[in-house]
Amino acid sequence: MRYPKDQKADTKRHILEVAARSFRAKGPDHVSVGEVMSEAGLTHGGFYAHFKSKDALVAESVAAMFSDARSRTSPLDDALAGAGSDVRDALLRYCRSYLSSAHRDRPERGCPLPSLSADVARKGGAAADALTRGLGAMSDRMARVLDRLGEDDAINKATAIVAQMVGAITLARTLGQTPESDTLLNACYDDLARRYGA
Amino acid sequence: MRYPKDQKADTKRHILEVAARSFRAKGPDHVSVGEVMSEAGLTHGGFYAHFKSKDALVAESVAAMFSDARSRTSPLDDALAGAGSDVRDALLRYCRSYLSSAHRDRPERGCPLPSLSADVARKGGAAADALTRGLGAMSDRMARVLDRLGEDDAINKATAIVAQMVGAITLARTLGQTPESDTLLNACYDDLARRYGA
DNA sequence: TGTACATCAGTGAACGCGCGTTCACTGATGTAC
DNA sequence: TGTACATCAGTGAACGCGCGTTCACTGATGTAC
Repeated sequence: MRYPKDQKADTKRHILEVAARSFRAKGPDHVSVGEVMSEAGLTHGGFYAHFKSKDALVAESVAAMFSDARSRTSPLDDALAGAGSDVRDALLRYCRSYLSSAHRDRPERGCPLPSLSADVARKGGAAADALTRGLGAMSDRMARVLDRLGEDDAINKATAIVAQMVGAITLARTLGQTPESDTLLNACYDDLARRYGA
Repeated sequence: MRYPKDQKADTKRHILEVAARSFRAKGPDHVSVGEVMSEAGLTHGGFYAHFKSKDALVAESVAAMFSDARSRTSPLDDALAGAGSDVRDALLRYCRSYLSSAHRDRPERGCPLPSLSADVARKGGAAADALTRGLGAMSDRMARVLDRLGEDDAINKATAIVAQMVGAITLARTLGQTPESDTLLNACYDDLARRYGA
């Protein structure tokens, strides 16, 4: 290696972080390669030393988003290792946090599914595969929680919960920062709490 | 009028129809003004005789989508005018049709919320207002159905159902035409049928 | 240790392209007389 | 009824712009001797 060990890998990681934020906030189509690079403190020309194309960046950054998200949803995993009532508590706290106005208002740090599904599904390719894997992981974790709570048909119920939460954030963002939007988020949380609460 | 009565209005309506289809299928950002016009059998230059800008076309076409959708969801309204068990039946049939692979595979004729929410919410403006109005109308109609079925908290439950269905189509499109995608749609339908079925 | 060389992450000018928008125009139509 | 005129929906060339991508280059770094 001519350069300090792993410096290139660090740079790439940094580009991915910046891209993952911008793509979720503005959508991949509204963020240019040049924007990402200059936000990362670099010039656009160097981009192709790290990625084959913009599409490749999108795909890799989607995968990165889910890796990060995993660390943020770990409370769920922690609870799974604990006692029964902790699990129910952790599930509700996770749903409350997913269905929060903070999540709605900070797409750049939030779940990739509401921000990117529509766009990425249309384009298909590696980015869609990454989203698919992320969705699968999220549903599976949720199913393990429901299973732990003694629910039958856990995987299907988990899928329905995920769909409801993703739809809620999607629609809440359409309504913007309004009372109606807050009401929608609360309605969806209450609906889940009614079914899976204590 | 120099031209046959309402010919210009007809042309505009035709442009709106074409745009409403393309925008849902490919997303507003992936359909150019020229594409819309040539699909409508016209040249791109004439566009500005009908619309102030592309943004205006997007906004007007979103509104048009909901007008069309209204006529397609009229079974629900019809049922509301009928007897009680018809209402429950109509609700389930509506949900089954919304959560169908046909709806997933034909975004150009489907509900605007799953295809456009993410993109339009980011841009805001008149198009977002049109989506907001459409969402409100859809939730209200659903709430009237639930109310008719004797459910309490009808508006909140209705909101949760809409969120779940929108999320389901969004995610099903991410999974594409796969068995997993069909399973997701069925899981979400079963979940609703469990709660609101006979 | 010191010097000449090879490497390669990052630079910045340049490219072709498609976009939204403008505008001078055309030619079919309806109106005035 | 026939003719000259006014209107205006639609045409198509042109514009400026930002995009993704390419490429010859630079200069800081590590290696060889």
